[in-house]
Amino acid sequence: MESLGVRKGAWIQEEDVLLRKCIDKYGEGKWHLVPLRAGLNRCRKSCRLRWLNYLKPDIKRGEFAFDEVDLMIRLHNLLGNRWSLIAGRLPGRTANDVKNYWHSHHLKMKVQFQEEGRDKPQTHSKTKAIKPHPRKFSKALPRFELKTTAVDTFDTQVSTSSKPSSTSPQPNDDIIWWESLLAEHAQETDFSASGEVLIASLWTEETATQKKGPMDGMIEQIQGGEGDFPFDVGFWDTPNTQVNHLI
DNA sequence: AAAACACCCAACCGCAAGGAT
DNA sequence: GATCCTTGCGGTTGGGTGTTT
Repeated sequence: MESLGVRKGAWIQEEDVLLRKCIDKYGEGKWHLVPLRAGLNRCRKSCRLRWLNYLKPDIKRGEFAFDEVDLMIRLHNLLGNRWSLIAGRLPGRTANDVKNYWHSHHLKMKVQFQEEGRDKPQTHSKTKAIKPHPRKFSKALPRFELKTTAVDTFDTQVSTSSKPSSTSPQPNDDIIWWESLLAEHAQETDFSASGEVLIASLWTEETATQKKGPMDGMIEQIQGGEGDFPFDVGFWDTPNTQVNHLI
């Protein structure tokens, strides 16, 4: 249906303006209504993608910093091709950016890292990637209310890695889920010895108070080489927007 | 100068998951 | 429980641009 007569291909400036106005007015979401509201002859998917990958104001453009590449490689070792998750840890970067970068630079990056004698990116054949399924947030899960950037020590006994139930919207459920998932995986893999897996958070208290960039805290924690998992906060399975709401 | 090639990135497609009815 | 609808994700493609021959 929506493929009938809808415009495809590159976006023109006028379309960008219309889409931006629409999002400004109505906010993100309800993508099925966006083409109508914006007066665009585009399918909802196209509108959503254009906004998320290009028009969103917090999108960072330009070269990936070394920190970002470093983090990307480590996260990829851990998560595999979970581009949206990886992008969620790279403020301002979109999943598409990360994916494109990976595909076009992956070989170069491997060579570069090996030449510099840094901890080598692990190949997939050697590293078992944790692949949590994509998670959705139900309306009952008030993610935007999660202002805690540094999470207190959990005294939670997590006995299962099952996802938090959407019927019990505890703010820390997602964190706990991540931690338990990673902790379980850690029992199979000696992360602290290999140093190959990243379990840390961008969003530490330091990050929140803008003392440091998000990458700094994470890399310090990795390089610190503490025996214990250094996570202060769990991963958030959220695109950048949601992450940014937490700061 | 121009053709061929390589690279990058925006956009599309198909699918899976979750919510609503 | 079944079905439909919407959203979000990963894989892939195609066009534009830069580089090489």
